Amino acid sequence: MEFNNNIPIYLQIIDNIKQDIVVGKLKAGQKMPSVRELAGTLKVNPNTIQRVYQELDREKITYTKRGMGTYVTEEEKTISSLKEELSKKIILNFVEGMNKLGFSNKEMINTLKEYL
Amino acid sequence: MEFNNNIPIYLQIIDNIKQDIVVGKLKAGQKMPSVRELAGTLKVNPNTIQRVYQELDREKITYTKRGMGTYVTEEEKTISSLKEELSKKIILNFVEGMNKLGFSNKEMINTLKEYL
Amino acid sequence: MEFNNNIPIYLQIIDNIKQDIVVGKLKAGQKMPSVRELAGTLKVNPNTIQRVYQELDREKITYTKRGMGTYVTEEEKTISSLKEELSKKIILNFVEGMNKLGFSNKEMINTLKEYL
Amino acid sequence: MEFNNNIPIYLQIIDNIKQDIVVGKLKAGQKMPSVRELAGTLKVNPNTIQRVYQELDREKITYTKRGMGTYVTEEEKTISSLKEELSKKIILNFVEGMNKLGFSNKEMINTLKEYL
DNA sequence: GTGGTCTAGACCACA
DNA sequence: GTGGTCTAGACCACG
Repeated sequence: MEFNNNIPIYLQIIDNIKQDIVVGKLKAGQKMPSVRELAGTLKVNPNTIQRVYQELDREKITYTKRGMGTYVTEEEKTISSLKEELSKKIILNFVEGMNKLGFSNKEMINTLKEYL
Repeated sequence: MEFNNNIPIYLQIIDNIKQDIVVGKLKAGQKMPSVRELAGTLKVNPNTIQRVYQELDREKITYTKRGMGTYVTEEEKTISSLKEELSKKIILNFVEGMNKLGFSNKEMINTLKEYL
Repeated sequence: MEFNNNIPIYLQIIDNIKQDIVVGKLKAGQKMPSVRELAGTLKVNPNTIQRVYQELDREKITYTKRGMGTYVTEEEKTISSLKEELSKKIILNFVEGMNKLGFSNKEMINTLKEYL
Repeated sequence: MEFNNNIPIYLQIIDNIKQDIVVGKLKAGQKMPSVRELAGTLKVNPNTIQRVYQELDREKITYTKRGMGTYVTEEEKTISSLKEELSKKIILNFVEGMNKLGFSNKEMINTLKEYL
């Protein structure tokens, strides 16, 4: 995996994991790789993964059992609201951004269709 | 003006100026406020504005005449391509982001319409 | 190191680093000194070095890994084209300058040989 | 005439005048255009031309008679040594620059010949 | 420890 | 008055 140098690596990893959960690549209750393992796979500093899991735990997206590892939450509700939350953020970015550039609602839909 | 704490101030100012140019609030050839003046208005350090103008100059969006001040480019072409570039970036963010969340093209347009 | 007072220090440092890379004193992929370290060595403000590295990064001559440091590019191509670019600039200065003084091509080569 | 934005305009004008003198476009004793006239022709601030003449006067390349205007020096010696001085400077730049890039004397002559 | 940003304030060259 | 550079020093995010 390649990282965009302008965005903190740990945020990029968090985003990827969230996406994997949303699309079902990571399932509810599933065990995540260990800190060291994931650090090795992604070739990043273990501290960075540590921070990733810590943040995901804080958002209740994962939970960590001492000495057992980190697991995807079992609350399906959290997962489905995660999808909503992420898409809302993306949509908001889009609408606000286009608005600031002077696009009306109609124009932005048309421009989007054109692009696709 | 208020600044988002997570994004460097100078980048936010750059973005704002670009938007002002794109929507015509700042016109081609128009004189920009002086470094010190804008710094005073926005209540930031002159160095920060210096950096803003320097970056805009580098992108040919403005040009600076020694001892005279900084001006919006007179190339209408640069301005229109700026609008394209900015909107492209926003659209790309949207499409890629939604894609990664598992939205098909149709779904993302529908979700967008729903939101508006 | 001593600085020419008429040229910005950061430009002089940039030039020196480029020369060190071109002549192989700094090798591809090699770690550069940290901002603070180089600032200490050259007895300039860390901000000045910051600017140096930023500019070199922008020209793809170095790259910076967050929290890790700044490194000479690993692209040998970039380095060799850097040498070309720098020498081209010097030659152009010479030829154009001598031309403007009324030297023919033959004359300028002879005058140069004489000098050496 | 177009000015390079990175070099002070007054220096560029000085250089041009010196070149004109060296190649004989401006002759010994000849009257230079008035400050206002030259400023008009070059579309620069009269202050800038003022400084140009002041500097040329200081280098004894021109002399100014109060209320009469500015004239090219009548000392042919000054003019011929001007040519030497300017070409020396150009040659020195070339040789030192190429040296720093690791070119030997032979190499720099060959590269130069190749270019021409 | 590393780079990135920002403030405060100074001095200079330029037009 | 204008931009350009530099210092001094602080604080933060990142790995």
